[in-house]
Amino acid sequence: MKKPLRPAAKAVRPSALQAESLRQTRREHASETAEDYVEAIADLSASQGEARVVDLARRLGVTHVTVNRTLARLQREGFVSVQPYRAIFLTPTGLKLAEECQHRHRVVVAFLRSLGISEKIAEIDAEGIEHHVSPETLAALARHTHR
Amino acid sequence: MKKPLRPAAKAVRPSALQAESLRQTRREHASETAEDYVEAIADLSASQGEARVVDLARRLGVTHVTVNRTLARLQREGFVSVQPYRAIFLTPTGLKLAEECQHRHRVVVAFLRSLGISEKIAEIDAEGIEHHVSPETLAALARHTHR
DNA sequence: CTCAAAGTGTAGCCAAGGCTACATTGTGTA
DNA sequence: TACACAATGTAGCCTTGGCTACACTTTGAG
Repeated sequence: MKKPLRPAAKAVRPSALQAESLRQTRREHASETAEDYVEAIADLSASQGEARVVDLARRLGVTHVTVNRTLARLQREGFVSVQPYRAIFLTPTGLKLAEECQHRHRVVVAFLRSLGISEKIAEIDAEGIEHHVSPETLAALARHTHR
Repeated sequence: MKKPLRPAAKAVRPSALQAESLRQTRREHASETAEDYVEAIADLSASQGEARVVDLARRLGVTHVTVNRTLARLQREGFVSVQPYRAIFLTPTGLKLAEECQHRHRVVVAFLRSLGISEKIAEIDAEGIEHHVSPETLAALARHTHR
């Protein structure tokens, strides 16, 4: 290999680590949608007995069209079971994911609340943060939540 | 308005609030890319004197093609100034955003480290989390970082 | 001064996730 | 039981953000 025209960047943050971090963030983003959906489906099933497309649309703040297409993908990926004009069900895989998400969500919200953040802000921030919290950090948050 | 066929969902988490939170998260996602880019450009400019497309690609973990197209958008939106085959510069707006992001990043990482999280995990988690931290939460994190 | 290789740009593909507009199905009530 | 309207589904469009393949510029080594 020849010497590059310019020397490689000696950045404040090492390139390799940041690139890896950002790739990780992008991977997480891909599963965020799945997590939001299974969580919402689990909640709706619990509170209403069943989850319907309109309810999901309302919950997720999108149109029923978006819900529909996403459900098709989630079915392809094995998280949900959908039949035309019928209620939506989680597969065992989907249910497991939903429970993990609900748990993570509760931990993050509780932690933010314990920092003195208002209920509303805690919910909003948690919704964005929860998908990016590693198991290690989640444990630390739980440990540092002053009850 | 007529009575709906099914009663509206009485969910565990109120629909309206969650929908709003998710909409907020989506809005944040739209600006995440901009934030990552301006931050990287600022870092590279500081450490190397200039930011070039290849360096950005390496830093962000994508190909130069993706960098190129995104820079075109960021120029359209007024964050950067780009000329063919030349170095990339931040506009005043872009510089301001970069500084905010760098600050937020430092606060989040410092906080995670103070919780006992390892350097590497702290960096990875911060990269995902930092875009979703409200000013209120950021202040709380700074306050609760045990030095 | 040349020219090969590094850097940069462009064309065109793909998937996700928004949307509107319109078609089809289900069902409670009149 | 019919049918209006809610619910659901489908067609097709947009943007973002990945990619590969190929074309064009720059530049430093020889």
